[in-house]
Amino acid sequence: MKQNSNVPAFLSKLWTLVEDSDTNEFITWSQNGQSFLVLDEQRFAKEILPKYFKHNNMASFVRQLNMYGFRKVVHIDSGIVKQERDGPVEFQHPFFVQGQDELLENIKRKVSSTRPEEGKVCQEDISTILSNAAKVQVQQETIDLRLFTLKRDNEALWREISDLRNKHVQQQQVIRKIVQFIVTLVQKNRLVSLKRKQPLLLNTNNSPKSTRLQTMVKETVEDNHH
Amino acid sequence: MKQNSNVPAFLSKLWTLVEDSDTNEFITWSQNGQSFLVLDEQRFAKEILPKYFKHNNMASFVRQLNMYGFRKVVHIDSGIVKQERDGPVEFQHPFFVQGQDELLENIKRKVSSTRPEEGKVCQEDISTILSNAAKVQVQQETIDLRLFTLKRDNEALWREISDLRNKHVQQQQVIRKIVQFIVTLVQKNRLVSLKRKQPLLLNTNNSPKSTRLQTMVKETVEDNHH
DNA sequence: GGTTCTAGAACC
DNA sequence: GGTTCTAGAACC
Repeated sequence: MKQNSNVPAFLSKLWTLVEDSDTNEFITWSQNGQSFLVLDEQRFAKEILPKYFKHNNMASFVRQLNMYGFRKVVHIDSGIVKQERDGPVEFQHPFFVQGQDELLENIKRKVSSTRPEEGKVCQEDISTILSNAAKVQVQQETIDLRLFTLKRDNEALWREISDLRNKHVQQQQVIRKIVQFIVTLVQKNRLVSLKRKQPLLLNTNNSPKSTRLQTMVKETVEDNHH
Repeated sequence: MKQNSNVPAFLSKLWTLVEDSDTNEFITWSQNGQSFLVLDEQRFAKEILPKYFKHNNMASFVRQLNMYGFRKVVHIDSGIVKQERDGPVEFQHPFFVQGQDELLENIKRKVSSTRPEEGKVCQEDISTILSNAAKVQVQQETIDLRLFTLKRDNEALWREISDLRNKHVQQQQVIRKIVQFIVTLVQKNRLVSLKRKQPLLLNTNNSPKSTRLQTMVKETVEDNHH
């Protein structure tokens, strides 16, 4: 086996262990070389493991295997009673194949979740989301209330406008009638007025605001002449 | 031990196993009776376990212990080298105490998570939450837009009202001046009018709307007399 | 990255 | 509820 520095210590040791013919009675390649067998789990754990690792527990060994993506090969036992209960333990990995050590570097250890993962949803995130949702809800209620108030104001404004427009029209009519009355009056008194040389002033002070009335009267008079 | 049917099979068997003096060389109470010891893990697993359970794996036994809330008692080894590596395995549970079998019924198996747990946050929940948040956001924008429109309408309405009020005031002034003019006119022509026996009608048709003008004129005339 | 204890999940 | 395989998490 090439001393490939890209391959983690565990995989190097495992490869050596499986290859080594001295340990074949405990751990060795399976028939087809696609997996390896642990033949005597108990002695393997207590006698072999500590020579390569810092422990003598099968569980720790299996944990590492799973960490590197190895899967246990389960034996169906052909449906009959489970004879040979303490049969060999078998593990397999697509890139752990007899005679193909160049595949080893493709075996990756699963990422440790020491830091809280980015993609993971923790309770804190949920709390934040729910808190924000509550805030949005409160905000929503405030807006709804304001919307309702505005709408009501709007309706009141429309009513007032309608009222003012009506008043405006009524005043317009009043003014028109007054003007007609004046016109009638003026026409009847024209001769008299002309004799008295009295100018047709409609207000005592000659402010610009009087112009409008004068114009109206004039227009009405002229209209009547048409 | 009372045959308490409330106690799960595992706990009954474990209690029996620890109590039984025949198995004391494999599993027994610790000194203070607050925990139990497995003295020879390998022989215990292969020789004792299958007599009580449907397996001979220490791992399965430990899994059950954890499932029922037992905790391993870890030995500090006083900081010195870990001698006695294969020392006894020790497990403890607050309600698993020598001589107090009545406490056993307080030990509860942790709920199996076969069904997706209620209290658990799954990816689906997150998706739902985010989806709803997006909807709320869209809704919020709609409301904001409507609020903006309403506000603008409101301002326009206020402007129109202000405008109409001004017009109203102006018309009011116009009317007042017209009335004053008429009053002046009427006062000057009073003698003439009286001689002619002409009634003071301000409009050709005698509709109710004319009442207002008549009243105004009358009031103004009376005001001028004060 | 390695070791240990505990838990999740699937299957029985 | 029990058994098995795999994974999480803490600690080294």
